[in-house]
Amino acid sequence: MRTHEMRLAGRTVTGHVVETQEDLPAFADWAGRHTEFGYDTETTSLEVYKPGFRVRAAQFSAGDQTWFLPVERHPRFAWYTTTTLRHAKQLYIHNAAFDLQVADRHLGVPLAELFPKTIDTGIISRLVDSRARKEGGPGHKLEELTEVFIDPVAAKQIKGSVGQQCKELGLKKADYFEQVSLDDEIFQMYALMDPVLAWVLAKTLLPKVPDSARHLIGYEHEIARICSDISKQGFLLDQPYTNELATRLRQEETWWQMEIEREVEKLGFIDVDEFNPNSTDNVFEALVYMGHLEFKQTPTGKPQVDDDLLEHLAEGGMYFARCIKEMRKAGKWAGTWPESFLANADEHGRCHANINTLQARTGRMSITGIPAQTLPSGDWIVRRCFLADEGHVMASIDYAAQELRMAAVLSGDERMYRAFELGEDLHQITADAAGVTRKIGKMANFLVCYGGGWKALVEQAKIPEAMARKTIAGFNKAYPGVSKLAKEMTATAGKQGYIETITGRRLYVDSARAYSAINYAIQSASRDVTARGLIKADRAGLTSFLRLPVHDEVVASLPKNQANDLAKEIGECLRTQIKGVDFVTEPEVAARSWGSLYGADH
DNA sequence: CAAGGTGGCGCC
DNA sequence: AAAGGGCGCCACCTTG
Repeated sequence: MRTHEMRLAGRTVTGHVVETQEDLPAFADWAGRHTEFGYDTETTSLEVYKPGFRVRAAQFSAGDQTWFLPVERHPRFAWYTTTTLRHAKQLYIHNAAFDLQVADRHLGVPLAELFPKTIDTGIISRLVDSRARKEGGPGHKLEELTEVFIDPVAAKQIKGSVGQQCKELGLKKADYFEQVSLDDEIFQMYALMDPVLAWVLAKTLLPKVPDSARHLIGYEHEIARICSDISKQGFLLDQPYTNELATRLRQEETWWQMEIEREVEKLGFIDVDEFNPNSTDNVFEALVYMGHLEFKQTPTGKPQVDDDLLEHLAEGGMYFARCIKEMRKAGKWAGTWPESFLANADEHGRCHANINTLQARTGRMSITGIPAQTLPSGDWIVRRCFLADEGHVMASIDYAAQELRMAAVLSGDERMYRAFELGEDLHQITADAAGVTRKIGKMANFLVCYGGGWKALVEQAKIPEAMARKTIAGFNKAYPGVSKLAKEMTATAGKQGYIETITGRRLYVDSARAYSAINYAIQSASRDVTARGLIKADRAGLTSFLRLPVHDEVVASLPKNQANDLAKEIGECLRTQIKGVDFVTEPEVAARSWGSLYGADH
């Protein structure tokens, strides 16, 4: 047994490192005397479901005592870990979805057993303040929270120690956690401190959750458990198709690249070997050389070379611009989607998305691993990569105009209420009030919910200033309640620095952008509509069918012979009424692939 | 050389 | 009067 003395916020913390099996009785004795623990695991990587993933160590803390178990050394260390997890009545974990999926998959303790007795300090910190560091908030990483709420010096040391060690050992951070010796003293101290921080953070942050948001604590843990179940289940990848798609896109990229080389040589303005079509700077120089001198500016003042410009030039007959655009697209698509799916698949060909249930400052979820929220929807080739399980078909259940319905709820706008009740076309109503096309009316509807003004409409719809002003005025005339709500929320945000959503969530708003308050309120409450739906679907026993939540939609894999009934059942779970507004859902069942919901497989 | 910022583009 | 919200990922480029 080795011990380390560490300092945290003026107190001494004692770390105990279990080195051999002879040390286990002392651990068991200590653990048996407690029921409440901080908990953390050290693992080879963050990819829980990838072949080769291993748990390296597990750490438990209580008060100023903390213990390190070298799980990878012998199954008995893992056994003591699982026994302690089961014996615990209360666990404090930072980003519990990770550690609990690790416990489920690699230590054999189910998510359903541990989540109900866990307080996740990641969740709590987001209920206290949802802003990341770069948004002016305290952030949500362990080091960031420690710095702000516990001990800035300790936070720096913890972050610095691993960084410095990486440098000394010549390792990247990812390699460090895989390769570092469990006997390494600095690693041990780093690992020992984490569960202590989770414990202290839980005690420090829980009282800071605003009263209005306290009821969300249990709710958010339930959502985190459901989304962990969805991640664990995984989404079946059609590997042959995905391989073929990746190859095809790379071939397209190469073909366009050769066209570009020919063009560059023909023009003779620069060495072919030095021209990189993926470099915005290079393309800018080339365009200038070719006589194009008018560029919009990026937010930092650099010349903008985007798709809009390239398309404009291509339409004007510049083949070079067409080539750049097509090459960029093929390369980006190949790397972002099919290649990353293939790299992410587990040994059974399933991709496990990482669902961050409270990622955005509005509480919206984000999905990494499979960037499922950004797959092209106008073209089915990418979604075609994913399949329903054997004997299943794909279904999607989405909310009809979820955010506009929320705008109606929050504003109480009579015209909007009536439109939803009678099934009228809200976009046409705006269009009629302004004397513009439905398409522009629709853009205006969303724009106002995003806090935008007429200038943005000029850009997006490519219409003259006067028409854009007229359209926004038309919206205000059609739905005066929404206009009023936007003004009120902006004022509230400006005055108190934050708004409160109808679900009680406190959202801080930058004073320079107080106008975004209405969007925060709509987006956040809409997220909670979907999240409440997920809980209802879970309680109805439907979680194992769910593959992904995507903002206002849920994707599901359903047994073929009951697909329609199950899709309707999920739809009923998601459907809800708020202040007389019916949040209608639209179940849709297609064939085997996700792409079949977008026109593939016909 | 790794980490972080920026530009660009995919979605709701 | 004017104000487009929220993300993730890739490639490039700068920084330390």
